[in-house]
Amino acid sequence: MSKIINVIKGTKDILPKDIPSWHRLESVALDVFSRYGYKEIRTPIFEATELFARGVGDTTDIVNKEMYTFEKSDRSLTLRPENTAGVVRSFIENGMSRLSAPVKLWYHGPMFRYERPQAGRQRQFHQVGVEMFGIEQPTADAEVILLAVNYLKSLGLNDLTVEINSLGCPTCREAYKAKIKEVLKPEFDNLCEDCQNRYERNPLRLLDCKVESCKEIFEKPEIKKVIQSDFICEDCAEHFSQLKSYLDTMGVRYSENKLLVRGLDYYNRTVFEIKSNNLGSQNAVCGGGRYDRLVRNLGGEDTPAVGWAMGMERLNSLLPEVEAEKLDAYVVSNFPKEAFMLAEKLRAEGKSVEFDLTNKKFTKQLEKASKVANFALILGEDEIKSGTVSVKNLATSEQNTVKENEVLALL
RNA sequence: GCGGGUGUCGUCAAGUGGUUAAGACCUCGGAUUGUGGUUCCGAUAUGCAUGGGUUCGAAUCCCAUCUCCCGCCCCA
Repeated sequence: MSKIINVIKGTKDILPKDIPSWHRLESVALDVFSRYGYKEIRTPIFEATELFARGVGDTTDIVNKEMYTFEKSDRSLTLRPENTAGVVRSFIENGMSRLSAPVKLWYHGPMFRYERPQAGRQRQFHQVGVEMFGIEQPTADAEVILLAVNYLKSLGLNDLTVEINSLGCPTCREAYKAKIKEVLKPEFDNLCEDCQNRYERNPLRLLDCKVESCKEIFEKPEIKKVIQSDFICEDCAEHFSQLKSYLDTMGVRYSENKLLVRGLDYYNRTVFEIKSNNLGSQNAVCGGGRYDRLVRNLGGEDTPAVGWAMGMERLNSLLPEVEAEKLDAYVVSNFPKEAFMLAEKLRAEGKSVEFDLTNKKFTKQLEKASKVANFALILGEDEIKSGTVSVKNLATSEQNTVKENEVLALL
């Protein structure tokens, strides 16, 4: 035997026994999202590298060190690390801004990020997500969050925590960033290496550093005062408080988390995450927010938008496995041609039917039938002579011999 | 990218330097030439992630690489 080739690090086969669980995520998504008026969209899994550099943001870890990028015919292409940029590209390219707002889209599929694999994190993983375009009112933010909560509820997940925050608009956020940088300037050399990096790239991320020495710095009164100040402008504050009031009305339980920043550059105003306590350190099942500037940044008309994505592997790990369905029937017979014909006839009627292709002994066939099917259809010499089939319910052992054309009604 | 652990059959595992590497499940065959799910019997790793090294002798000790897991970073 020659050397076997393994799946590459951070990727996984989704095997037949896992497929029912994946079908559940997809079919519940189709069902719930359709009720909110969302249409599915499928975009390519690779795009121009520039789409992600401009879309996701070139200060983000995702773009800086996690993308699978390759050259082909002098073009730089990238396996999508997330799907918002791709959906926005398609929205613009297909003139969807001419459709009457809101335009509601959903998707599911594989994403690729070059990260160190661990529990709940792979290099190829799957996301299901939604995007809503054209509505700037907080009703959109609220509906999208409600949709996420109801999707999770429909899957059977109730004990999850919704966290929300507002990042403000470019104007008020830049002012806030400037203030943070100013007040931390004297302490710059005392910050950890990560924080020194973040200081320039994304000062908002400084706030939830776990290093003790940094935490101490952020506890200093004059610094704490700046960090905890309500920096967002009146309009943003109004938007945020309306969102909260809608969530209250709709009975969505949430907590505010000022440290919730999110790593993608395109967010403004509302950001949110939904977390589970049963996932270890990779505990976010859902992340999203508003991204009012992205469509314009990617060359489209100014279009407000809001959306989220969920990690499907993480969802599956929180849910009980879905059992595979048994066959409707297994034909037990030592007459392959007759067995073949019976199986085909029932298959044409929509039943799932198998029979033994190797003509094993009767008892072996029945044993197999009991493992894989609900009914055994016994087709021996006696039955063939009389044009009948013995239908055996394998759960109750009940057996009836009926005319061949009556079999269908018993399954 | 950094730090710590891990790896024996398809699966779960025993084995911690000394003859043929336990056991269980799964799979396959037989007991049983038309009645299964129970039972009984049998088969299935010349090999212990991979490659080197130490030793008379290595699954066991050492080194390297890889995997998966845990934490950091980040994220779904």
